[in-house]
Amino acid sequence: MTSAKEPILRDVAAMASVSIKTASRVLNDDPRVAPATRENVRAAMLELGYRPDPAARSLRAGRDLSVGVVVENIGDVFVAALVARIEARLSDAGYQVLITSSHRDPLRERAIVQDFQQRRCAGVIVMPSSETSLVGLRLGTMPVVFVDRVGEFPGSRSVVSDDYALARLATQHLIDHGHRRIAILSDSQKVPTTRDRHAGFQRAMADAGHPVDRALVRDECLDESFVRNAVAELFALETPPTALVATNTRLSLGAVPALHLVQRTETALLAFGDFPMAESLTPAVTVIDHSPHRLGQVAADTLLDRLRGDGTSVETSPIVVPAQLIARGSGELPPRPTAGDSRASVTVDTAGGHT
Amino acid sequence: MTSAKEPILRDVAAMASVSIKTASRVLNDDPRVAPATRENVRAAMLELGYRPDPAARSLRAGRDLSVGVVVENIGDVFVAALVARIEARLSDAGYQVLITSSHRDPLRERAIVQDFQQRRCAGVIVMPSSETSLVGLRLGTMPVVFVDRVGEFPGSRSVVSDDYALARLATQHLIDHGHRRIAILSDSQKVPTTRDRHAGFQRAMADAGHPVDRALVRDECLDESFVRNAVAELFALETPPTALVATNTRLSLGAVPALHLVQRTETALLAFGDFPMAESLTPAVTVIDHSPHRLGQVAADTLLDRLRGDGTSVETSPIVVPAQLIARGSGELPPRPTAGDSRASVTVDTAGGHT
DNA sequence: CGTCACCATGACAACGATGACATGCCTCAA
DNA sequence: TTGAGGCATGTCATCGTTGTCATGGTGACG
Repeated sequence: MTSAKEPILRDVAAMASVSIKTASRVLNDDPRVAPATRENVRAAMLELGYRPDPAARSLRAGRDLSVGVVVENIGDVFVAALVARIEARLSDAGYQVLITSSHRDPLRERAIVQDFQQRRCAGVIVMPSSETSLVGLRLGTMPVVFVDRVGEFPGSRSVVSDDYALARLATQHLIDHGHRRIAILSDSQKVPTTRDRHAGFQRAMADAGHPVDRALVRDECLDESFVRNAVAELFALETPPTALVATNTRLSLGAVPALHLVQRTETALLAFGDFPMAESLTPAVTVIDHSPHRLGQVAADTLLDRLRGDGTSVETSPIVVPAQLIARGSGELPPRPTAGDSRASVTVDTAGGHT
Repeated sequence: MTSAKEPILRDVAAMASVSIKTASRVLNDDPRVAPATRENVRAAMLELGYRPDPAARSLRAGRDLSVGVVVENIGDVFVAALVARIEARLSDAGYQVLITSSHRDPLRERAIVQDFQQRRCAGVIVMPSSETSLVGLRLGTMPVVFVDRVGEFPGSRSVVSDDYALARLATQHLIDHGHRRIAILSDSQKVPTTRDRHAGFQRAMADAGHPVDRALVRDECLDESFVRNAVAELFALETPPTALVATNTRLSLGAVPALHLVQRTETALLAFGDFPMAESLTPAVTVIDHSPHRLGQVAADTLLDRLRGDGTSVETSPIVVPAQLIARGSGELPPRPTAGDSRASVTVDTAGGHT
């Protein structure tokens, strides 16, 4: 029968006939250990299957091989993809990943980060629900990386897409295809990313000399049901929009069924965030692919850089991760003469599939 | 200026003029403390903003307010939804959630769980990549709950859907709509869930007296690209299938574009796992909704029960979470005479179909 | 009135590791 | 030969908390 308890450093030391401290040195790659001794200790560790106790280490050393990740909601497809990449990178680098959802509550977010600090996390990655949610927190030397949205914190770094430019691009794309009455769906403008996307939208419209009808600006869409309402209302207008910009993946996923519901699939749609079925829909959905994988990858790498102590670079400007417009059809639909509320000639999607 | 350091129990004790031990007693709701003292200590804690150090606690007490979660891949939509619910429940209950992806490597899975134990996690929830991946591990009293798939471990509990019955139901549904040549897409049969779904499929076919063409059984689909290949091959057959069962969410998400690609959207499709666009596709996709939310909820609750020490119930039989078939169109398509590539060799099946 | 049980509280060690500092040995230069 | 200096290693205290056991005071009961 094998021993019932996990081996501890003392056991290793005993087996290698050295002091605990020497064993600890080997564990921490301290250079001041004789090669022979090192080998002995290593062998003992291997034989006993020794693995250091994270709690003890964390307590004594004040640091811990874990990284905290705060996101809005791990169930969101965009977020899940983002987190998947982050987790893969950090986990390969030997870190344990602690994930908590903030449910877009800035106070909760603050509390979570504080808790991470207390757990001596080596660093945190935050998808901030408001850019100032961490301001004033005393986090010591724990590095902070914001992802997807710009956040504010001394010494932090943000990894984002160029929301302003992308929104401008998206809107311009619709304008290029002849649209003037373009609606925009977004969540709360409290989120910095959202604000930037609105700004890009406004700019493109202004550049084209098109007025922005405030009735077409819907910035209170928190989830799919809000989108459904918003879309219903948009098409109840006397002059409904001929095109729609959905400013995040969640809303994009809501917009498609919503358009189906009001039988307005001929409406041009430009959606932020690629999603699995985008090219199989009728029409296929044109998206701005601000890849969550790339964002996650870069965020994780940025944090790892800071953790490796390259504190030399005190660069704090946001890192912009490239994104692209993938034209698939929905964004290239021409504007349809506003048939008012005529439901007669509405040709819905052709059965049997497109392609 | 506020104090630079986090307050510790000693500070609390000092402020309340009691010993550290008494403060500790208050912290742990030890009944042997005078009410007045308790109040004093509580007040001091509040005033100092004291929060116990998890590392020290964990080290000394041997337990920790964290729960480990091992899943196949946090980026998978089904998994993300599952984890979201788990995280919400446990986090509300005061636990920190550690999430790690196994990438369906049983050895990795084993190692992760071992690491969780060493971190003194209060319990673990595992989505096992093979039912025996934990067998033989010495985990002490750490409770284990398996989710989505039945796992094997002494004292553990599994929370699953009734895969066998659901697959049978799905297949029967297609048979009821006139199909005989039904293909099944699945991932590796090493996964217990997958095996059960195959069994249900076989059973329904057998019950109907339909032969199962082995060429229509594709059990090596690990991701979308495999699905694409498999579908392409299926429709290159002399007699292609008239219906398709996709046995998990990931494959369902792959099957739709794959059918589009080969221009076979008239093929009946019954998909495991509901997904956001299912009702907006053409045709809308009929699914077996084995809700990840419900699974997550029940798994979390089951673990919490065990953690609250209801060790009395030594029940170990799997908990079956209900699921339902949501008919949306794709699963109700009639079989179409195989017109595709076999131009002459028209087969039977007179089931008249509207296209 | 004495003894005992009980209760609130405290002193001390310990969990498993690492930091600060000490020690002993060996080498090399004067 | 000897002292300085470097290097390998060891001793001890410590991180913040909780378990074990001890203590002193109070009330109850014989």
